[in-house]
Amino acid sequence: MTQPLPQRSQAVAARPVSAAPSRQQARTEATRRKLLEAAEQIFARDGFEAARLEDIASLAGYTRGAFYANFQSKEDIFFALLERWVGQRVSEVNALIAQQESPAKLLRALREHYVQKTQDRRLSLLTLEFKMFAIRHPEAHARLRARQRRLRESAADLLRRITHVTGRTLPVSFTAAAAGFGAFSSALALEHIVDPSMVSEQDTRDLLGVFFDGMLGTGSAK
Amino acid sequence: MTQPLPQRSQAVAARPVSAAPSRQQARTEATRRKLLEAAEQIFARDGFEAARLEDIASLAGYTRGAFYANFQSKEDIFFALLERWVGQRVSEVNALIAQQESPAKLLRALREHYVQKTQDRRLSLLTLEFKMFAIRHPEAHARLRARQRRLRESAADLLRRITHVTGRTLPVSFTAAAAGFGAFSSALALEHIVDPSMVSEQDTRDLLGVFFDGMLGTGSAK
DNA sequence: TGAATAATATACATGCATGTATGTATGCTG
DNA sequence: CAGCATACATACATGCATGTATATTATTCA
Repeated sequence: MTQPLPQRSQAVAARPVSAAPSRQQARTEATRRKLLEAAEQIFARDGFEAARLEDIASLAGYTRGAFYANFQSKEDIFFALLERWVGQRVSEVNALIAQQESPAKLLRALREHYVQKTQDRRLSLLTLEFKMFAIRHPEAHARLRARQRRLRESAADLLRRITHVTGRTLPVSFTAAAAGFGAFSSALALEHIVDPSMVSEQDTRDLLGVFFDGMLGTGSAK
Repeated sequence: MTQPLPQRSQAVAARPVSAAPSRQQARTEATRRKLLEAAEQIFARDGFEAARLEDIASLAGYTRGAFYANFQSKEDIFFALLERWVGQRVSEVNALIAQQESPAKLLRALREHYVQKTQDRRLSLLTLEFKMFAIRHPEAHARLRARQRRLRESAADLLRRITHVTGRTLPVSFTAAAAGFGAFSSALALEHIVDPSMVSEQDTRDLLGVFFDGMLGTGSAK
C-alpha cells in the first residue's frame, strides 16, 4: 500500500553536478522554492493533516498541477520542507559558533537566539508540527528524528564551547540541554500564541531567562 | 441546516437536578464515559484531524451509531473531553492545595506533580492537541482558552500560597509562571517521546528541576 | 520559425470520513 | 403484556481532498 519513500523527493533530472543551471532548471527551482515557502505557511497555519495541497499551490501562485510536477505527495513536500528547515536552523547556529566572540557575548547571543525563536510564530508551530508528525507516523519517525538530531548536535556543540570556556558543568548531556532550550522556547511560544494575556512576550523572555541562568549561569536574571 | 450549537453537548433530557438516575440514564452515562475515554486515547494517538469517529466508537466497544446518539460531532466530543480533562487537572491541583502540608513538602509535591506530567504521554499529547486546536479554530479559540485559564488559575493559586510562605518573588505573574511550568513539562515530554535517546526521563527530571529551582528556589538541584 | 520538450493547468476518478435516515432490540410503564 | 421510548446498529448520501491522465502554454534549440 505505502511503497518505500524515495530518498530524494522527485529527483530533479540528473545533470552534471555543478553545471550552470539552464533557464528551465532555474525556473523549476524557483517554483519548488515558492511551493516550499507556501507550504511552510500553510502547514504552520493548518497543521499537516488539515493542510490542503490546493491551498499550498495557490498561495505559491500555482495550481495543484504544478505541485504534483514537483512533489509526489503531501508527505513528500513535508519532508522536503523539513530538510530545508533543519538546514536553515543549523546554519543559524553555525553562524553563532563562527562568530568567535567572547564567551560572554556568545552567551548573550545564544540567549537572544532562543528568545527570538520564541517570538517566531511560524517557526515554533512548525517545530511542533514536525515532532507531532514523527510521533504519529512510525514509518517516518526515524527519518524525522535523524534531522532533529542534526540540529540538536549543532546546538550541543555550541553549548560545549561555552561551558568549556566558562568551566561550568551542566546537569544533563549537551544534547539534552540543547533539546531543553529548544523545547522550552517553542512551548513558551505556543503559550503566548494561545493566550497572550496570560503569557506576554516579556514573560516568555523572563521565563526563558530563568532557565537559561539556571543552566548556564549568566547571572543577569532580570 | 446547522442549527445553533446547544451549550451543553446533546442536552441529556431534562430531569430534576439531583434525582436518582434511572437505569437507562446510568447506562447512557456509562457509554458516554466509555466514548470519552476512547476519544482520549484516539485523539492522543492520532491528533484531532486524523482521528476517526469510527475508531473512537469501536475502541469504546460501539459503532458510530452510538457515537452520534451521544455527541453531535467530532468537535463536540473534543470539547466534552476538554471539559472533563480540565476538571480532572484542576482537581489534582486542588488536592495538592488541600493537603495543607508544610511549604517545603508542598514544594516537593508540586515539583513531583510536574515531573509526573512529563511522564504521562497521553496527558502531554492531549495538552498540546488542545492548544493546537485552539490556535487553528478561531471560532473555538475563546472557549478553549477559557478552560485553560481555569486550570492556570488553580496552579497560580498554588504558587501564590507557596511564595507567600517562602517570601520569594517570581520574575513573572503567577499565571505566567504556572503556564511556564505546564508548558515546559509537556514540551519535555514531547522531546522524550520523539527521541528518548536524546532526552531520557532522568534528563526531563533534571531540566525541569533546574527551572523549578530557578523559579522557586528549592535549593536541591540534583 | 517550428519541432521537441519541459512546465503548468484542467478535468476526471477514487477513496474515505462525516453525517443522516432508518431499522432493531431492549428496557420501562400502565 | 401491550405499547412506547431509549439505546444502539446498519445502510445510505454527500462532500471533499487526493491523485492521475490529458490538455495547454512556455522554452529551448536546430
